[in-house]
Amino acid sequence: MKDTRSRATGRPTLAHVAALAGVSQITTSRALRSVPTVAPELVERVRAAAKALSYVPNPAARTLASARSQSILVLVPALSNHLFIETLEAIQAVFRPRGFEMLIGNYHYDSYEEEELIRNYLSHQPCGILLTGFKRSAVAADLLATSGVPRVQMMDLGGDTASVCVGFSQGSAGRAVADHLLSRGRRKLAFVGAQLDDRVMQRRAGFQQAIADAGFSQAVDILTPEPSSVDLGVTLFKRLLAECPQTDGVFFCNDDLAFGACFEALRKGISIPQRLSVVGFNDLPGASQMVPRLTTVQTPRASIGRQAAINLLKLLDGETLDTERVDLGFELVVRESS
Amino acid sequence: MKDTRSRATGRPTLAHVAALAGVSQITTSRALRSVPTVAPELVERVRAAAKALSYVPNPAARTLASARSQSILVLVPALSNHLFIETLEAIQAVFRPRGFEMLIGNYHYDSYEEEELIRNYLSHQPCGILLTGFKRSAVAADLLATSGVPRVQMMDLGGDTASVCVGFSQGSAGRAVADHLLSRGRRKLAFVGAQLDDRVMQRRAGFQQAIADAGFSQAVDILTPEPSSVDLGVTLFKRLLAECPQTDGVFFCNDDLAFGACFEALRKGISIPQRLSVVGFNDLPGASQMVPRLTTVQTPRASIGRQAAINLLKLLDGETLDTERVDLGFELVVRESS
DNA sequence: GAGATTTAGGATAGCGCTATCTCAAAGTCG
DNA sequence: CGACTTTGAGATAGCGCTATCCTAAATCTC
Repeated sequence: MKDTRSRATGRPTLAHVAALAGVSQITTSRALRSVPTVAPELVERVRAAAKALSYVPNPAARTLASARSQSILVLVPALSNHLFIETLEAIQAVFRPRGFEMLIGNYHYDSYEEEELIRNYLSHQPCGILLTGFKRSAVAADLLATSGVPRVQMMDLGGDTASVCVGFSQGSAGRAVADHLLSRGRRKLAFVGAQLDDRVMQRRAGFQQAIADAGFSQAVDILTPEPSSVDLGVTLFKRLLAECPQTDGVFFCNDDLAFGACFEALRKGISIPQRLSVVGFNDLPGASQMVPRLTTVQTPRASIGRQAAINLLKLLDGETLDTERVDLGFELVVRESS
Repeated sequence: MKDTRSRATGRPTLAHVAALAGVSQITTSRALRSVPTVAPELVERVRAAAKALSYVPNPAARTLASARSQSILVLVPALSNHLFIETLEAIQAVFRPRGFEMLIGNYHYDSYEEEELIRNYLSHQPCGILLTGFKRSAVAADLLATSGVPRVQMMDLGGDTASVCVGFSQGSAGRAVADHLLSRGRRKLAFVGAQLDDRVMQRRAGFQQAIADAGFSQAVDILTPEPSSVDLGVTLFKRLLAECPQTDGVFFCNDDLAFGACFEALRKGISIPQRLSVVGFNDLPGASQMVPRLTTVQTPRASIGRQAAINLLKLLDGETLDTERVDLGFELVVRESS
């Protein structure tokens, strides 16, 4: 019985496959990577040998030799918001079948942590990067730019730069909610925001702008940097009722806050939408079953993930994108709560 | 100006740090890895040089040379259940400060996908593995065993084997729910289960067993392999009411199903707990704000992640664990819904 | 104080791949 | 038809680290 595995790792190497297929190691490497200069017959033989030995390439060796790994770095600000889970799933659905792996970096909405993640993960030499939003520390931006690794931004549509992005206009979504509430005759509006990241603030700006454009008075702001949650929704809704009891329309920056408000309203006997209208954001699971069923903005987070991944693949293949800025829109879903 | 970066990657290498510190490359390697045979003064000098060059080790080279990466493979059956997000966060809080990276594998409750993930990720030579549960395909179990990589199982407490695990008894949790419902005078019980993974079935078995032990008749089963969700909760609750209108106590295998039931009950004017008691599982965010506030089983998923990670670190350091099976218990949180 | 042991650091040789260069054989063209 | 390109495959040389062996100095032993 001949040696068919490496001493160090206990697994077969390219050399073993090459020996079995009766070709050189480099031809084996090429055949397995589908480099087109290898005769189909040899590719066949190499593939068969690899299969026979259950050969799996060693990614460390590959990365070291080529100075490029087969992984994609994906940076998201949170995993606790279901929104990003759906985006990640969609991204993975594109990359896994193509043999790319995902390195998931969760920076907890903390720009310093984002910077550290970028520094650490760049050392793995990812072949592409997917980022959430445009706003980040100067150092982080510089690390990214210097790395030269192709990247695509997700979720919003940075106004100015020529960078590749896939998302929707957070500001327009905010405007759409204001227009809707105004069309329902609501005039004493409030914006309830948590986390206060860039995108929440864009929604808020669009919301306020639409109100101003319609000639009505500015919405009350109930803002907190705490992460969004159902519990927080209860707290902020109580605060709103205490501070501005006359409010007749509220835009919550995320559905879970709105869920909390609905629960509190049920408990207090405040009828939604009779006494006030409630609009959420994202159409998270459960929004359509809430009592009352929640009016909210359905955001295309899965499509964003999919399209961002596809565009990144195109960049990796050296293709030029017809559109650098992809706007996937959003949909205001009007239900019972408004 | 001297060369302080590699031609291939554009980053400084160990050799550059060594040159700047005026010691050999291998001493530099040792100093940075805190190998104890290096004089403190040299360590100091090397650290300073590394810092001056913003040196970051190349993980591919390290992995190739040592046949072991600095990453931990974590396999979870889903990311869409908030439960596992909390576990992942807790795991990461232990590993990141120690310089380990997490490879997250989501197998979507699919044992073939789990097998593929194991095969692919083992090629990265992780130094440790965290697994969810005990049940997996024979091939997967064999791949794991053959790899010889230290591993810890999370979530339940496999009855027989001597494997290291951290979790709680899913069966006992099921029993506790049954005992609670029986103590409330409920006799016409139902178990509503989705996904039907190993742990759900253990809960069900404990639930039914406790009912049998108390001498009452078996709970009605409403089961489906679909993934748990609020929408599905609505559907299954409707089915339960249609099939067994006399039911007076229901155990939902996950809170989101119970949420759906509460919403449907509110809509139909079915009063919980007067007409029937509802108990959920996991105490997911929102459970305590649901109308009515949901009685549920609080599971220690964050502690499980943390303790599993700590125990895995001990295994990596060659320590022997005083307890191979860590039972972190659970707590029945009685609220308004029962 | 000579021989045995320990210790700190260095020299060397890969880890398993791929980039790059090379070369023979086959095809191309005026 | 001879010089020129193209084409498929191999030989070679690393990628940036660490395992392993080795040496010289320091320490210990009786």
